[in-house]
Amino acid sequence: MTTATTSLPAEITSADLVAKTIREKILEGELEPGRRLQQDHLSDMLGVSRTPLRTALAMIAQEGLIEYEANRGYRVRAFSISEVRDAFAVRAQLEGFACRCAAERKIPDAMIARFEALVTEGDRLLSGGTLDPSLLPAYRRMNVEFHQLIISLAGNSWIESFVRQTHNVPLVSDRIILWDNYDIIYRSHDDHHRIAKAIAQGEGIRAENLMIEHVIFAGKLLAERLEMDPRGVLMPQSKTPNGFLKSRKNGKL
Amino acid sequence: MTTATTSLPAEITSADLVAKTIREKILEGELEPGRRLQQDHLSDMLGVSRTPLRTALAMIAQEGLIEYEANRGYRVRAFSISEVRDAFAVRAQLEGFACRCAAERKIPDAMIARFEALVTEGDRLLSGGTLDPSLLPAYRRMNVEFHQLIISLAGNSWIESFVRQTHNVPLVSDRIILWDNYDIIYRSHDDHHRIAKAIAQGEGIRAENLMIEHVIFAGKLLAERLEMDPRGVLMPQSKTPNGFLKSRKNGKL
DNA sequence: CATTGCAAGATTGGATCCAATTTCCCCCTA
DNA sequence: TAGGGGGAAATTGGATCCAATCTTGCAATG
Repeated sequence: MTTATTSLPAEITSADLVAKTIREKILEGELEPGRRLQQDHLSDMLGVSRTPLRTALAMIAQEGLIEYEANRGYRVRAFSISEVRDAFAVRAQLEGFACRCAAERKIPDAMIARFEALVTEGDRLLSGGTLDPSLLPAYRRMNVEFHQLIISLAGNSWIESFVRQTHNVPLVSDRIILWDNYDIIYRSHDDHHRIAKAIAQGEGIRAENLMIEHVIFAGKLLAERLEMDPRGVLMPQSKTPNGFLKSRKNGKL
Repeated sequence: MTTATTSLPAEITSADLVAKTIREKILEGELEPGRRLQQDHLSDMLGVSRTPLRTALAMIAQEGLIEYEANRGYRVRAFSISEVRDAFAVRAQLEGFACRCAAERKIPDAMIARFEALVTEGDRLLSGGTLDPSLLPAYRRMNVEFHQLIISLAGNSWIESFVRQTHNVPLVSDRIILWDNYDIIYRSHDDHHRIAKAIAQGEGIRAENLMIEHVIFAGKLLAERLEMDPRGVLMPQSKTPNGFLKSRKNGKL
């Protein structure tokens, strides 16, 4: 048991925490594309020295969220709308493939039950006939878990890794759901119904085709929205990601 | 338009060099799975301090070639044969998709010519009716460039990134070609002929299907070989058993 | 004899220090 | 006035130092 004031689990390094924080700031849009990441500034903003910060930056650069240039440091990478579209296109293929793989395997009853629970949860959230903003977080959780369940049932860790990477784009992660058109969400959730059932019944190709359209359509919607207003997809959700790791033992200032 | 990440003579940091060296050692099998990467040992083996080494290790860990455990350091990751099979399955889908994307675009004549040059080069290398070991490097280069050409013609940078990652497995990169059965190589190169022509003629689905089989079959062959003899695939190349990197102890570069 | 406790050495993670490169501003010149 | 030097400040990359954690080996104990 460590004596940390901020409960620092011994098996987590501060570089990991820093990486997680910076990643979050970028994905939330707090650190905008093109912005330079000054090491001194960031390190004392986060209350750590430059060493773990630089480790974190190296990792994030490897993930593709920031760009590095020797002797000039890191800056937040900018993604074009075309890259966003490409990400959805590839994700559609990968998740479609995951559906096919999952359908070709024997799905345990417990997982079928989980599918049903998730779909039913979605039905419940949409049962009002309107999109209550307060229900968005719950719907988003359901959606994320639905997609992840399929990917885990496919049993191919590469798919999981690559799909996660396609979410590694500012303003374009699976946390973003365009929650403003009931018919579109309803139809999207209807896809969930069909996909779950198709997988359960071993209809791999059909599940694949459904998923491809499911993802591609979402991508088209988002791309369209981004073209009109690049930042309009960021809905009000203040998470106050500031103030983790407040005081380390030597504050330097 | 940004290509050629490695050809730019821009300043290279020593962390990048170290990363490249370690990556190479792992992919070549010189650092075997499970092996612990001791920082002191490695850093003076490579003639740098622990700082750039640790940056390099953090990057390589992010790529998935090594695993990290807090306070216990890094060790070379072991991949199961099943993970290798999975990698080929995903790569097949991705490269197949790349074929379809490429075929749906307008291919510049210069690229068509490049296709023809590569395919002709392959014909030449196989024209003897046997597999001369001395021709393997040339065939491998042709093969790598053929696949990369398709991926670049697809114009989707995510595909490129993900396919590269599937090569990030020890003993299973595109540098490995099972160069011992003429008929198999001949048929494989015949796939190249058909794929190139299908793409040039806009037959996307056909090109996709050809590529999927092309990759999956190579994967099956390799997996089979790995099951019999996990290290047998490394044979044809120079082994350099103790040819450790000459430690540049004198210091800077 | 197996197990536990513990201390010393080994190893890692983080902080600090120094050198090399870049950036920026001011002055000079055509 | 526009366009270069040139040098100081800012910033990065790498080396070294220190603290925390892990590992190892041995002795004490049941």
